[in-house]
Order: sequence, then C-alpha cells, then structure tokens
Amino acid sequence: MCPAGSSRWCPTPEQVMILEEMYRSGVKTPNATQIQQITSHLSFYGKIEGKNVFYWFQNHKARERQKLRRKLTKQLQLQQQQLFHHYFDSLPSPPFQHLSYYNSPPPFPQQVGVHDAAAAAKQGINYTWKLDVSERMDVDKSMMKMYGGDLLMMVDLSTPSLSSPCFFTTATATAGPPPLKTLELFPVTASNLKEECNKNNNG
Amino acid sequence: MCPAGSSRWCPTPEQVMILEEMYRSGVKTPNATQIQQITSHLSFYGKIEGKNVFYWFQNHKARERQKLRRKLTKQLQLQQQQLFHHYFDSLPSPPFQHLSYYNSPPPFPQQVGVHDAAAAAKQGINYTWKLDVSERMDVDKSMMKMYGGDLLMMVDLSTPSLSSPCFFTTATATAGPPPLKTLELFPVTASNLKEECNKNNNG
DNA sequence: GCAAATTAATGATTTATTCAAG
DNA sequence: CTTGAATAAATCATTAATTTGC
Repeated sequence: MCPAGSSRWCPTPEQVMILEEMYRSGVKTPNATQIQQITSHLSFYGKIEGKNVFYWFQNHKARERQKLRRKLTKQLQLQQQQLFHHYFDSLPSPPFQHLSYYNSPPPFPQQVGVHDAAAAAKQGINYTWKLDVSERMDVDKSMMKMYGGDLLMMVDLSTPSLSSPCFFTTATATAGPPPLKTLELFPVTASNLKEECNKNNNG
Repeated sequence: MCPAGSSRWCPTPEQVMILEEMYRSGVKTPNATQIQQITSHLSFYGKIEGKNVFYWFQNHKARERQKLRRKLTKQLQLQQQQLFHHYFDSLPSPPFQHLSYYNSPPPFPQQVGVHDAAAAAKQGINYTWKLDVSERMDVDKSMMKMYGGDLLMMVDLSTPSLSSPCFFTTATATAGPPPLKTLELFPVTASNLKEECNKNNNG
C-alpha cells in the first residue's frame, strides 16, 4: 500500500495488470491521445496522472529491453563456451586451448549475431524484440501528436498574460509519418559490457 | 534564413545572442515560467515556441559540457604525458620505461582529480561547471512546476471529453524544496572513454 | 512475531546518443 | 559540420520485499 503523503504514484494491482496487458498487446510508446485514454480509464482504479502512464511505459520498455539483453548475453556466453568446448574437445590434442579460451572469440566471429539468433530461437527465445519495430503506432491521424514523448511541461496559471493555459501548443503540421526505426538485434556495445560488469554486484 | 515550410525552428541571430547571454549569466535549465517569459520575449525577433527554448537550453548545456570535457581530457592527456616524461627523464636509466608508459598511471593515481583540477585551473580553465550547482532556480513558488523538464505533451483538442486542454496537470503539492544536486567534478567514466574513442572518427 | 537493516523493484529525472534538416 | 529535435540509457530516490538478530 502507498503511504499517505507519498511523493510518487503507487499503482494498484489492477492498474498494473491493465498496463501490462496493453504493453503485451503492442502498446509500447503511446501517444498523447492514447495516454489520455489510458489515464482516464485507469483512474477508475485509483489516483493516476498522465505522466504516470507515460513514465510507466518508458520504464517498462527500457527494463524489458534490459532483461532481454541480459538473458541473451547470458545465453550467448553459455553457448560460446559450449560450442567452444565442443570444438576443442573434438581436436586430438589442443595445444593452446587455455589461451584461446580466454582471449579469442570462437572461429565464427563474423556471424555471431545471426548464428546465435538461430541458435537461441531453437532454445525457446521468442524474439520479443522484433515487436519493437512497431513501437510507434500512430493510431489516430489527428493533428496533435506527442513530441518525442520526453518532455513534460506544467501549466503556470499564475501568469496572467497567458491566454491559453497550455504552454506549448502544436500548430505545426509536420509532413509525413515518423521514421520507423528498427532495433539493432545484437547491440553488444560498451553499454552492454558495462552492464555485464555491474551485474556481478547484484547477484 | 529559414525555408518557408521548415520543419524546425531557425533562430534569428538576435535570438541566439540573447539565449547565449542568458546562458552565460547563469540560466542553464529554465523552468516553465522562465521558458514562457523567454519565449514571449524572443518572439519579438521571430517565430518561436516554448519547446524551441527548452531544447535550445538542453542542447546547449549538453554541448558545452561536451566541449569542456574534450578540452579537459585533451589537456589531461597532455599533462600526464609531460609529467611522465619529466619524471622518467630525470631517472638515470629507465629500464622499463616503455612498459610503464603504456600500462600504468603516474605515481599519484589516487589524487588525479584534485591534482588536475588545480593544474587545469592554472592553465586558464574557468570551472564553468561549478555554475551547474545552481541549475534549479525555483524563481516562483507557484504550485506549478516543471517535471524534470524532459517531457512535452501536446494538447489533443480533437477529444471532446477533455475538460481541460492540458494533458498533465499537477495537483500534487510536494513538500520541501527540490534536492539541489551537485555535479561530479571529474566524471571520467566509461561514457568519457567511449566519447574519446568516438572522437577519433570525427576529426 | 517484529522491527531494524539490507536488498530489490520501480517511479521519476537527468544525461548521453542519435537522427536529420540545412 | 552545426544544431534543432527525438529517443534511449543511465541515474537518482522512494517504496516494497526480504533477511537478520532478538
């Protein structure tokens, strides 16, 4: 339960359930209209604001990605080890096995992404990340849209010179749909490495 | 000059000048009220919206930091090299000089931050980042405030069920002032290293 | 059992990175 | 190449879960 004067939103179980269901069914980065609808719907189950919904999706998406990455990285390591042992165990007498093991990638370093994608699929990974391609849904074609989804500005009612209570208004009718961005399948970058390093502290 | 149906804001020279002057005089992350004032002031010189002002400060702050970091890093490297050479050149006959040079920090690795702060100061670097401590200015005590300053949501006028044109409203009266955050003086982290790596691609 | 102490989960902010217009 | 715009990653901060000693 949430403390009385809590500084942050504490979602009710129903709210979380609904949000997760929406996420699963494809809503990853809801636009302004969607957030509005979701918010008013969820407000039935408890106090909630639009920014809570927005943050929830942002965090959820990021953390799902993170979980997936970790899982993949772990599996990757496992498989490389296994394949490696398999490869060297099949040799008559491996002279520099220990060196190779610690220093070099296995003998198929160029295709590691594709290879492991296929292999991981065999092991039951569902390629959830492919869903991310449809992150932007663009459900309604109204003039209004969400700018980036990373900016929230409050209304300042104390300023009398303001005719409209809203700070930013969109009068700009931008042409064309937003550029659909694909996700890199195997983002084994510095970010991942750092994460893998930190992981050891958590357990 | 800005094309007629341009998709993005093209600031006039006057606007840029004023923005830079404001930045120099301490405004690094203006709140909603300040942005409103700046916007209406600058609108005298040309078409401008609140989000333009917001983005401008965000980008400017980030890129100033970036410039400073690069300068510092470069200077750091230079000094370490110089000190290093000075140190080893003073030895009678350095047997493993090349090894040490590539593998080890100089003999004062624990205080590198403090040391270089002092040294850099001598060379004329102005510690601009110390200004960042006063980033949050909290000029007015109105109920409305800027949330993070990193979220912008548009109004959806096409939804008739909306009583207020604004999407997110702040009714939460949080207690106490926002926690003033200090900036780390020498953020020589993985991020910096990565940047230094990438820098070579740019020139 | 049950609070104080730790740890994990997650809501909220800030910073870094990337995209793309000009 | 510069820079406005947008997105993603990292980080901070608070709350929920848990462990631990009594």
